[in-house]
Amino acid sequence: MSAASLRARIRAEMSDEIKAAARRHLATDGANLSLRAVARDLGMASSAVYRYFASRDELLTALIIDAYDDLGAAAEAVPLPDSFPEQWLAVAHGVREWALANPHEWALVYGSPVPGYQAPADTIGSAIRVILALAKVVQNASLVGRVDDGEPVGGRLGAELQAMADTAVPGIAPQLAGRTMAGWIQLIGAISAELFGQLQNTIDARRDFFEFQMRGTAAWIGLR
Amino acid sequence: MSAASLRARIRAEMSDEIKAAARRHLATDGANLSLRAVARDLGMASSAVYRYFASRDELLTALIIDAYDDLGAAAEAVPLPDSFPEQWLAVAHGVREWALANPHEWALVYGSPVPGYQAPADTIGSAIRVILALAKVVQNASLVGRVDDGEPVGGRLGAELQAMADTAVPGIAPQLAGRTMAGWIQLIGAISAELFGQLQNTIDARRDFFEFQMRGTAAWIGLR
DNA sequence: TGTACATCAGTGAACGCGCGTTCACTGATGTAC
DNA sequence: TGTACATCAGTGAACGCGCGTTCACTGATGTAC
Repeated sequence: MSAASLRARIRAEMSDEIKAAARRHLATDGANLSLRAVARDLGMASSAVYRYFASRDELLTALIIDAYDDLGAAAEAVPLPDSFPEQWLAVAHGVREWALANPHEWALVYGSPVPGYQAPADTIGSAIRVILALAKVVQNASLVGRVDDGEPVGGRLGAELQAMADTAVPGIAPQLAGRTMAGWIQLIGAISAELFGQLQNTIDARRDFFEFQMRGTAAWIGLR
Repeated sequence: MSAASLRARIRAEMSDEIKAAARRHLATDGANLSLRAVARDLGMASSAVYRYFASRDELLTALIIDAYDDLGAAAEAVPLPDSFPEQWLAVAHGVREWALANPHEWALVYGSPVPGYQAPADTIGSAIRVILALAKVVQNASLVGRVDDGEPVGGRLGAELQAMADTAVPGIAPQLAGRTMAGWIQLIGAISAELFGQLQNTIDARRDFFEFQMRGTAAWIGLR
């Protein structure tokens, strides 16, 4: 390994350490993260962080992209059973387990937007990995006739669903793409409700309730 | 009106003005609200706010309760059409419209929890008004046989759903109470997805997509 | 292989700012006799 | 009805803190000849 790439590797490691420390701080500070606190944790001057990230926002963006990618990889790595409804369930549980293990990163990407922070466009590729993993299940089911198209959707929404289907899951009916998107939103909503405290004092059997919800989602989409 | 109650009324008005100014600040600062900025807006010393709220957290709590109550009142005030699925839709649209009009208050109560802030127990009564409005629709449908109970749910979850049904909507089947709760979560999830930016660059026909989702929810619950 | 130079990571002080909360105080308003 | 006293809203200074970002700098590491 050349000297140059050694330096680059050390640089990448330091950058990772900064992100790791910042990630730890998400737990206490939320998205309102302090650069100085991160630097303090690493025993370095706060100004040193600027050698790695041009600003606090840039560090936040890096955390967001990492979170999306980590979650996306987890969703993609879920082993798929035979039945399509069970595939939906399996991916959903995979996403939920990642969220339970990384609640603050979940809040960072799916919680309330940070005031004044605008996510740059290069987060998109990482952000769509979860829904693509879910869409693949529906697409495969559609290919072998294990899901019905359902009632067509007209108007502007119909056109938008068509466009969405064409770019992301070519070949499936637009209304089915719409149900898939809605199912993904139900998945996010179920997990956020659990993590953000909406089930407090009501439901303790959370995994079971989550499964109850996701079976409902898979049934509504029409997977069989 | 006695002098004492006049003073009390003025005090209440001042308290409302502080909350109104704080609400305006939610837009720029999110839950990470600054007491001093609020006082500045009202042209008063920051210490004066302490005559009305013992701390920043207490002001936040007041805002949260107000938001829940305002939203709850909006949900309860929705005129109900005849058909039960349409009733579900009507309440859902009412909730969504309130959320679009008050996005920062929505984020305050349904977004990521504020780090270090613990909502006191007296928010609960206000927090449950929306789900109670939805539950009433399902309960009425159940009374006249316009919704099926569905597959029973066993185990600990079944018992919890039973307890929930008993206290909030006596007479309906626990699994139906569970679908109602899940439907409420789908409603919150659909609105949060829209407000928190998850539909960006994908769907512009948001009202139509929301209705598409909520028709799905009503159908899955089994309203007819 | 040795040396002069360029690059780079990290420092520490500083700028200019904002924050929540406390405290002794003033002056107006209300209460009790 | 008038007066002494108590209550209350609001002030302004202060405490002790933290923040993001910039800048001139040092010293180590890498590059080119």
